[in-house]
Amino acid sequence: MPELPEVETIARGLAKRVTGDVVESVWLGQKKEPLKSPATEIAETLDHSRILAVRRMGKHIVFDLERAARAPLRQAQGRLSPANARKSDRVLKRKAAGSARASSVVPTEAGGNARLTNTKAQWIVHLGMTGRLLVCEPQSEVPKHTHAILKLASGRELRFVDPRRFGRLSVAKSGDFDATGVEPLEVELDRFLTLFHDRKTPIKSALLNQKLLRGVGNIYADESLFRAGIRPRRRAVTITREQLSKLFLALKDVLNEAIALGGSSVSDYVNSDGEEGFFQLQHRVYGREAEPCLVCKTPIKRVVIGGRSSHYCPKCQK
DNA sequence: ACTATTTCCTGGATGC
DNA sequence: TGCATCCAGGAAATAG
Repeated sequence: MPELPEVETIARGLAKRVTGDVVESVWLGQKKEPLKSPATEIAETLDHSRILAVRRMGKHIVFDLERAARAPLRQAQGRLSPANARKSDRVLKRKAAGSARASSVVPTEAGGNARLTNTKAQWIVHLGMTGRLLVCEPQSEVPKHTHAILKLASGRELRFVDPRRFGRLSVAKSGDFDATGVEPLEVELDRFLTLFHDRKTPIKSALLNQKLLRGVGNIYADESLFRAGIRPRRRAVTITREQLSKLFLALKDVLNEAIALGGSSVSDYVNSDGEEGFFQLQHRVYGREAEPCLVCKTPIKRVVIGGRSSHYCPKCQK
């Protein structure tokens, strides 16, 4: 299940592989759940866009796109037909260039030569639980639950596969996507304290709230609370400044260590090269119910908080 | 403005 | 062996 370290790993891998590549055509499956923006809007935005960068924002993967204001018209548009595409799948055809969002001739600030500008946009992918972005050869078998295929100028395909369909695809046509919350690895201590100190909700739930911090999921919430010695059910408002400061550091440590190890491979997570991460070997509480605490040998407890399973050591965490 | 609860999804695990 | 049931999880929607 991709959280911040996994998404960071995936985004870095994708950046290496597809930065500078150009989307030649787009195929979207007929299932509506993974699409947050209208299908036509996604297809139109992606089609014939150059990928300038791939980066992570919270748990989102953001593709920065650029499209020439006046793309050359093409005679024939190749249609992409995956081997197992069902007949109800829709093939979205590229709209002719020069549609509403194409920018036009703009004077330079110097007031001199007018020139063409490129339109900026973004493709935003949330992997949910089981979403994957795969870069592969076109002839490789299209797996079940493939919801999007981008054919790239390099000849490869970028595919979005998500069996459980908790993942989401959307576009920001103006290129100004901004996720809620602050980045846990960038936030400063004062801000961190302000975010949590007066919350009445359990600290575990507060850590998972993407409107406060973005990118923390169940694994890293549990692991950072263990390192900080705080029980997940503690109301944030009851936690001392000193303890919150400890959590602040513990969270950054956990996330940085996990990124260094390529994330945690639980269930079926693999990075964009199909490789597993290794941080699951460093988990001290997550997924270790009834196993002895690595510090004091007390059996790890599992409770449900806000519908999320939460793991902690009853002796080390107060 | 907050907080708590429900809902969406399918594959894998478990139980009988 | 086969069938039913449960569970995992993030975030949006809903309710209080």
